Amino acid sequence: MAVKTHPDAGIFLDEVEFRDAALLSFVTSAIIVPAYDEIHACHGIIRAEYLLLLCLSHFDVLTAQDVSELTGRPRNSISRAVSRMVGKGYIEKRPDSYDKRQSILKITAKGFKVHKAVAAQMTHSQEAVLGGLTEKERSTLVQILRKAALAKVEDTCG
Amino acid sequence: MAVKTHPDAGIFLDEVEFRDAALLSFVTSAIIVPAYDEIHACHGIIRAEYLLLLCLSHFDVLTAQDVSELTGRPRNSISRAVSRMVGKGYIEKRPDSYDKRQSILKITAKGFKVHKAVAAQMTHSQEAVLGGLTEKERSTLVQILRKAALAKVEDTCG
DNA sequence: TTGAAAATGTTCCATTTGGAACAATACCCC
DNA sequence: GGGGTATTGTTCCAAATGGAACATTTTCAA
Repeated sequence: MAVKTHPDAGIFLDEVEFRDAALLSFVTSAIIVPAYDEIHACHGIIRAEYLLLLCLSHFDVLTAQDVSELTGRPRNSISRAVSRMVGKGYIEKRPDSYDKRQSILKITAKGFKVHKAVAAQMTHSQEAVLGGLTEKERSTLVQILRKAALAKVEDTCG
Repeated sequence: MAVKTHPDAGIFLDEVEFRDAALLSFVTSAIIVPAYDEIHACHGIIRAEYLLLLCLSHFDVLTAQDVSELTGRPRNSISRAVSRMVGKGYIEKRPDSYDKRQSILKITAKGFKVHKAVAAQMTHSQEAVLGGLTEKERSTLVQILRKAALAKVEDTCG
């Protein structure tokens, strides 16, 4: 193999032994990494914290265990995020009257507002990377990813 | 919104405001996270270290700056990975005779062997998640991701 | 009814990670 | 030829992260 000047990530990815995973990782990182850098700079929150707000913005209430399962993050990461987000007033936490081991978590209006701003930043970053695809390509991409995701979820719960 | 028992990640992803990014992230994590956990357990190397080996297995020689650009990782992360992989005998490092600021990096036979083993683990993890897709779906997924990736690379290089 | 196992969340600690500052070197312009 | 800027890689330090141990509570089987 000749020495390559200015190695090209675009070409390199196609030669990787696990090409599909490499492409997925590259495209996902291109969206997620700059988005989270900006989110951290603007809102002072980190990934686990935003994932917590995201989950709670889509469910009326959740437990920390629910969030851990939804996000795949370990319980201590969620626990730490809960403490920080309660401290910032973005979520509320109350004991579960049925099961004293767990707490009920709920997003506050203030937290929901942060979620909305962050979701806009994420959407913007997503469009910066995927915006060049046609409507059909976007829809096809979603269908294929959904199929893979559902197979994974079923595998986990089965 | 009614309280949902046992929240379902599969359904939840479709409702996220940045659905495409959420699906990409979920599928990529489903491949990458378990793979790296296994790689760390088996070979005692971490992500930046393996990314270094991966790059060097696809080019005859590279500089740390090249690897940083290919992977998107900061220079100090690559610098630390270089030190660790040299220490393990997986790569060699020699001064560049033309530019004394930089070093020439090259993978060793030992390092290449580790790369092969890790690539097999990555491929296995990739197939565990994407194996349920048809040949046509895989090929379509790659085409769409490649288009997005190339647009991103071109955007980065000017 | 009781004890063991499992579940839930917290805390501690070590590892991983990246920003910033730094030193040495290269490049460029006057 | 010299000075200023940029580049390359290293080191330091603080923040982020997750595994393990722990305490409390719930579940379940004997």
